[in-house]
Amino acid sequence: MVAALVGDPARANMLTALMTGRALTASELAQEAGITAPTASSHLSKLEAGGLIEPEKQGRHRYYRLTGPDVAGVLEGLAGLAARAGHLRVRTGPKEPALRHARICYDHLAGDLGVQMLDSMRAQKLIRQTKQTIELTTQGSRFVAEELRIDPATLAHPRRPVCKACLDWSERRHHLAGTLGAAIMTSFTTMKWAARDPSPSSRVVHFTRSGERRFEALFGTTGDAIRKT
Amino acid sequence: MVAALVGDPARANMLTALMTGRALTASELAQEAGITAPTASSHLSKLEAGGLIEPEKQGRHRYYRLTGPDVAGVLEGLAGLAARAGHLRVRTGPKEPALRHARICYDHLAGDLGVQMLDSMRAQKLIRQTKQTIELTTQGSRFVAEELRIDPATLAHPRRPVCKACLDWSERRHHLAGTLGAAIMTSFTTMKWAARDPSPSSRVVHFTRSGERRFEALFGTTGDAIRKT
DNA sequence: GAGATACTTCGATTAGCGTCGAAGTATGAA
DNA sequence: TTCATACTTCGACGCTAATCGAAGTATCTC
Repeated sequence: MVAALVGDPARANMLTALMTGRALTASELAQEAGITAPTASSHLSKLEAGGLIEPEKQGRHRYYRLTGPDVAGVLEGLAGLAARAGHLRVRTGPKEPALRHARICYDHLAGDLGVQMLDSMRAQKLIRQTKQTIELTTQGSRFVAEELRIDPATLAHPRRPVCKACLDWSERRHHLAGTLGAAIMTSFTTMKWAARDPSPSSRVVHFTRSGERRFEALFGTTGDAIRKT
Repeated sequence: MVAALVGDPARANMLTALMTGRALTASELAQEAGITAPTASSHLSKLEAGGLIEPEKQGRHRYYRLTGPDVAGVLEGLAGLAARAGHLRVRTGPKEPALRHARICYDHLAGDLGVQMLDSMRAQKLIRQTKQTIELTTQGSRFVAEELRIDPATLAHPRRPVCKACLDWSERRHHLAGTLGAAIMTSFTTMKWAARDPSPSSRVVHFTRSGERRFEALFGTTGDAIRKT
């Protein structure tokens, strides 16, 4: 029974944490629910078996998200019923405001700007995304050559895909990885649009004044997305 | 937590039995869930405390119904989620086809025709119903005097209301009780519109050919409601 | 009035499941 | 390769809650 899955307090906490639509790791969900990792693992496999959540493996992390908006809808309905009886529930905000704007993820751009770039490229039909695989369109090849000074021929690699969707740990949405993601980050650096923070352990990426303007020209929406924190 | 209430199999069976919108007694719900009366009583009080169901006391019976369509909506949503995982649920049909059309409930008319009559009287504004209390309108007083040969002055009683909504055990909707309900049934009998079944233990009410026609003329809809069984 | 029915409360039993520590597997970092 | 991190599996413990029999209360029937 599905309702029994939602009935347990620990699982309910996990599910409400996922109600934002963003994906969360198993450890984070464990912390959200106030339980240890083994317990969380057990709960997560049950929720997955019940079809409420689905995992996405990312290195040694396992990101979980709700399987669809219908699940969120039912959970919302249950919360509405609970509200009539006087119960309530609170959600804690995110953390780490510094790194959220722009940072290095391995060798490519992550954070708000990374997510925004992938969204924009998808909208401009520079890439074609089907499920998990992403590939550059012919229009996209021309774009990276002209605007970013990247030779598409240099992107091929025997063991690494050109394009790959990578889950962003601050936004919990995808940004662009793969050899193209790395090449774009390199281009940003060589063109002096951006630079990594000088301190050795920091992953923050600083955009220059003109770099941010050019980035906006290529991948900008209305600009709201960038300045939202 | 509300979901925990729905999570228990016994309670889930009860709730799905109530999904038809009709009210069921505690014993019936116990049988639906396959549990004994004490267990059912415990579950029902929990569901009531959670605001999912509400009781209506009727003599020594307690009829339970869902508190609202929103509850049914959420339950339906949960069932939809469960369906994706391969689970399913069946509902059994009603029983006792003989008594459903017209029968005596204490001293007044019940069954399909009883429900239909109350509905029609409400629609014709012969009665005014606010929550649990029902009263005859001036238009209704004239109606019962002229059409049913009932003197409205004789209906007053020190300990019994003139009009009362009574839950119908076959239709699980209200029909008219109270002194007016009794007087109307008496009128039907004296006017030879209907008569109780001769066998002593039977509660069936037989309408005559002309009686059913007159009843239809006063309280008829399209006639579909009567012949639906 | 006495008896029957519908339901509730009480108390004791039991089973299921959430919980965690410890050990095992996989992936990334050095 | 070696170490660290993220997660899973295993085994054992403990607690909640579902369950039912027996007794109690309310209501209808005769």
